[in-house]
Amino acid sequence: MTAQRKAVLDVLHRWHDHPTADEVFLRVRKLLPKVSLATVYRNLDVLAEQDEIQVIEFPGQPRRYDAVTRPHYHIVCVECGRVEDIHLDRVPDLGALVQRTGAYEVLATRLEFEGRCSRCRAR
Amino acid sequence: MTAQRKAVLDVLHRWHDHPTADEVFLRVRKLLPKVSLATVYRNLDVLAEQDEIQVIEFPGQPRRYDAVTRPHYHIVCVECGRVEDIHLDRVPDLGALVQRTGAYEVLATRLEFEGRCSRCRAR
DNA sequence: AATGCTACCAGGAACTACTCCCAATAAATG
DNA sequence: CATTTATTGGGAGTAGTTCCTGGTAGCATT
Repeated sequence: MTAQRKAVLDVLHRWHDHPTADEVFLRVRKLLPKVSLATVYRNLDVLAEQDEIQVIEFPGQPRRYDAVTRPHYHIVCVECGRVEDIHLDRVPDLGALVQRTGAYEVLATRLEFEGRCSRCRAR
Repeated sequence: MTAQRKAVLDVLHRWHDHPTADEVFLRVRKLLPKVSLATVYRNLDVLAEQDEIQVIEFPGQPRRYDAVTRPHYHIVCVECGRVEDIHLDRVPDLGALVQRTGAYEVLATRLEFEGRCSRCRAR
C-alpha cells in the first residue's frame, strides 16, 4: 500500500459523489502534487480488483468509482450527469431467470437507472 | 431517405447479429463503396432518434445496433463479445419502484446481462 | 432555367477516456 | 546491504466516436 494508493482510497472514502478517474486525480494531486494520471488509473484498477472499491459504468460516460462496496444501485441524471445511490430491497434474481431460459452461463446482471435529479427538475 | 440511409437500415434488417457501427460500415460499403464512416454514424443516430433502430450500449464496448425495436433484453459474452437477445416476460417495473423511493424522475431502466455463450463454454 | 434553401455527403482532423510503455525509483526479501 | 519485485511519473499510443470543412443533391420559388 503505497502513499499513492492510499491517497486514492482516502479520496473515495472521504467523498461519496462517485467521482471519475479524472476527478480522483485532481483530488489526489492536492495531497501528492506529483502523482500521475496513469498511477491513479492503475490504483483504481488494483483497488477494484481487490473489491475495496466499486466501479460504476454507464455507457458513453467516463467510469466512476465508489468506496461503498455493499450492493446498491445507481441512477444517473441525464441533464447534469450526477450519479446517486438507489437502495432497493427484494429485487428478484433476474440473472437466474435468464440462466433458465437459455444457453448462457450468466455471470452478471447490470441494473441501472436514468432520470432527472431534483435539482435539474427544479430549474 | 437517401441511398446511404436506406443502405444502413437494410443492413440492420438483413442481419440480426447486433453489429457495431464499424461492422455496419463494412457491410454498407459493399453496396455503396464510397460511403464514409461518418455518414454511417450520422444515419445510425438519425434512425435511432426516429425509433427505427435500437442502440445497444454495453460499457467499455463499441455501441451495437438492432433493427428489432420491440422491447427485449441483451446478454453479452464476456469471452467473445457476442451479443444475443433475451426474452423475458413479466419483468417487474423496477423504474416505478425507484421513482417511489426518491427524488428522481425515472426516465429509463437499463437491464443487461453478462455471461458466457454456449460456444465459448464448449471450448 | 436560375436562385435560394435545406438536408446531406465524404474525408479527415480532433477529441475523450483510457491504456501501454519505459526508464527511474521505492519497497520487500533474503 | 544486495537484489529482486512492485510501483511510479511522464509521455506516446489507441479505439470509438464526433466535429469540421467544403461541397453536392433535391426541391420550391421566382
